[in-house]
Amino acid sequence: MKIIFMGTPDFAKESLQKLYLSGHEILAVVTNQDKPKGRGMKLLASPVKEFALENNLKIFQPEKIKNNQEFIEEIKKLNPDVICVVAYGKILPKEILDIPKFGCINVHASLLPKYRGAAPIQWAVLNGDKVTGVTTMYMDVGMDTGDMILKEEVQIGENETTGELWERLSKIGADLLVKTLEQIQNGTATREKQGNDFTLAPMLNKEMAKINWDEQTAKEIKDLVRGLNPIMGAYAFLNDKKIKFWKVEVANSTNIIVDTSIDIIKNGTIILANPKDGLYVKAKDGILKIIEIQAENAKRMPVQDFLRGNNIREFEVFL
RNA sequence: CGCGGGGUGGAGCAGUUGGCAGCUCGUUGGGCUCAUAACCCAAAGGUCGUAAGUUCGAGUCUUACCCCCGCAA
Repeated sequence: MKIIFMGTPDFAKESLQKLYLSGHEILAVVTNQDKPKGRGMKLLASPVKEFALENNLKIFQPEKIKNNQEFIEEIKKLNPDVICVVAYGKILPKEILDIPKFGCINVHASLLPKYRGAAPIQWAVLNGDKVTGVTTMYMDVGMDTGDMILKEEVQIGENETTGELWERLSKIGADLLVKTLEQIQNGTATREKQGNDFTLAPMLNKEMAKINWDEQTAKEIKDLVRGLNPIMGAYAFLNDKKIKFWKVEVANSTNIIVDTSIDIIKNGTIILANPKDGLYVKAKDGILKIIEIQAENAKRMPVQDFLRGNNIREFEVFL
């Protein structure tokens, strides 16, 4: 089929690559504009753009799409059979949605209608879900509200991070997209309405990355940590320094000898800290074992390494 | 010229007013032990990022350069 592909991050690149390799004709690739990124704020192309450049695909990077007649005309002129949208980052107006004869197909990283919105993978992990998935759908003007075509369920590992799940889903999504196009092409694709029982997965904001020792349970903190890995990192303050947690476990209480005063100690208190045993912190309803940590201006490291160089004492408190 | 941190034995760090280069761990050898990732003893391993300068003397002060990292997006 003749396809126009729209997408931006690495998640989308997987899909583009699969489409390209499965022999479809990629008429053009539409991706977000290069953004200042990294140290020094250098302009950096999106992963999708890089792939397009490597394979000599036509590239569009419109600043905005709504009311951008010039861009809309270009798309019309290309006369695509279908437009595939994967994590593009912009909302498409009806004018665009109506162009391709088979419509616009979207890959969404959740089991719709659950987790409509920008951060479905993150929220699935943050909420401690055991199952999520990928859905393909015919796009309409709403935010992830279109009729669904195919779904694939995926188990979430107990200790899986957002980054790991992200990578798995990007590959599954790519395969599902290819399969969806096959069905559309040979006329076997189905169409299922979403119904009204939906939930939203809005973009993450920064405040939620701070650990709230008095409100959150050990399990919730663990889910927060893996849910925000590697996007932001859940953090807390120790001696006014920001410390990020990248990997934690809920310690099984039999592992540690705890004296009876544990219950009156403040949540967030370090109850054990040495390179041999590791770092243990009291949470509301249990004890957290810290596995991987990052100090201010430092890189991530195993907690043993961290404890060797930093003189952390027991009974200091994370805030 | 976005903001900031840093380059010291294999790892993570300390190094005070410039005066013999250290700590925790790892590694190697030995000891103890029924045994051990535990404990004890010993050893190896560093051009202190590079170049120049100040000085009797620079890891420490000055200058230039190289490299790395965090934040932010």
